[in-house]
Amino acid sequence: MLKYLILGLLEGRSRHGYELRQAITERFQGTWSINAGQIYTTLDRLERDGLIDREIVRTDLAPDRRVCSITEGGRAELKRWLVDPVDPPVRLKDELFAKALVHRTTGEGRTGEFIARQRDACLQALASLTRARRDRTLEPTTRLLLDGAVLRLEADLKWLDLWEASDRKEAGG
Amino acid sequence: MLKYLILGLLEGRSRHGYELRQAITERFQGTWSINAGQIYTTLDRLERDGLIDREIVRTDLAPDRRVCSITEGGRAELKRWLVDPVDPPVRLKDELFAKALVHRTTGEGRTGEFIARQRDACLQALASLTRARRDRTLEPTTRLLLDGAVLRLEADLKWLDLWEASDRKEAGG
DNA sequence: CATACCATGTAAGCGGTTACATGATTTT
DNA sequence: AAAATCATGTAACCGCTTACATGGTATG
Repeated sequence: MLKYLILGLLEGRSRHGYELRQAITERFQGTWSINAGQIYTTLDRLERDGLIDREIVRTDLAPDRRVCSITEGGRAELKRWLVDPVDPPVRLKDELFAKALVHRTTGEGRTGEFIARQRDACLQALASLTRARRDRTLEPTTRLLLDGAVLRLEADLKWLDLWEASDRKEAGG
Repeated sequence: MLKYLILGLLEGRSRHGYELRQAITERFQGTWSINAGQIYTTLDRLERDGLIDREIVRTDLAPDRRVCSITEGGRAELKRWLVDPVDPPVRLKDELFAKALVHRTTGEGRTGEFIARQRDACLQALASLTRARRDRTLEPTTRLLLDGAVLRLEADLKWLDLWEASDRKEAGG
């Protein structure tokens, strides 16, 4: 994923590693602050695969930079990724679902406690997203992402209700 | 995640690697058919960390097995995981969101095509889930997971509509 | 002068994927 | 006799995380 975010940024203009890292961290509102190391290993692979070029640029003031630019191959790969739908569109292999599975199969008794805590976590996240959304200066794209997160949280909250109802039905006969 | 699925299965009774693999593949309706190799490397780590014990059992008929059983430490770790809410409850760092980000920042023009294809993929997945749900013999836990997947797909479909509307607004002024 | 920031990297490890290897037993 | 299934593993790689190392330059 990082690979394509990088290609997407380079499609606009050439950038060096540190700059890429800042741009991505900013775009994810700090919810994904990439480790410096990963940028450079990813750039190594991108260069190896011919999707970017790198060139060392000496500067008088700042430390030397390795400026990256996208190649024709990189552009093609990015275009392909941009029209390809996410596959699969939804995964059963998910940590929340996995916890439900294990709760159900071990029948361990603290399921109610888990559901309550998970619901709390969702509601808290929802509140902080709602707060963030109120900012009038928010970029439309950022707002769109926040809306997506809200919709998914609401879906999971509904599902926690379903789970509880299903548990009561199992227990109550 | 696999680690905890394994511990969850072993909490019930001891099992060997091949058996664990089958059980997990079955529980995820074949949507996650784990590679054989990963089971054994995960079991290696679990043993190293003292969460399981392994013992070679000779059989006359079948090939030898390495039967795994959960330890006290494993039980404790499993219990901890089972009550801990998923953190974070929702991620902005997600492939669908990433594609939206890159579409918006590159302004590459084929966004409509992507949204249409993504919507198709979601609707198709939704249809197949609905079909699977009609099975009367379905285990309640499997049905619960399918319901979760449905809710998330519906959320994403709503979001694709939002995205389209937001694009029109940007373009139309 | 300290410390924050700019900029690049290495190393070790986790969780996962794909592919391959080995050998036995059961089914067709 | 051939193919499927049982059962265990190794090797190489991807994407990512945490932690650490190395220097320069700008700011307080």
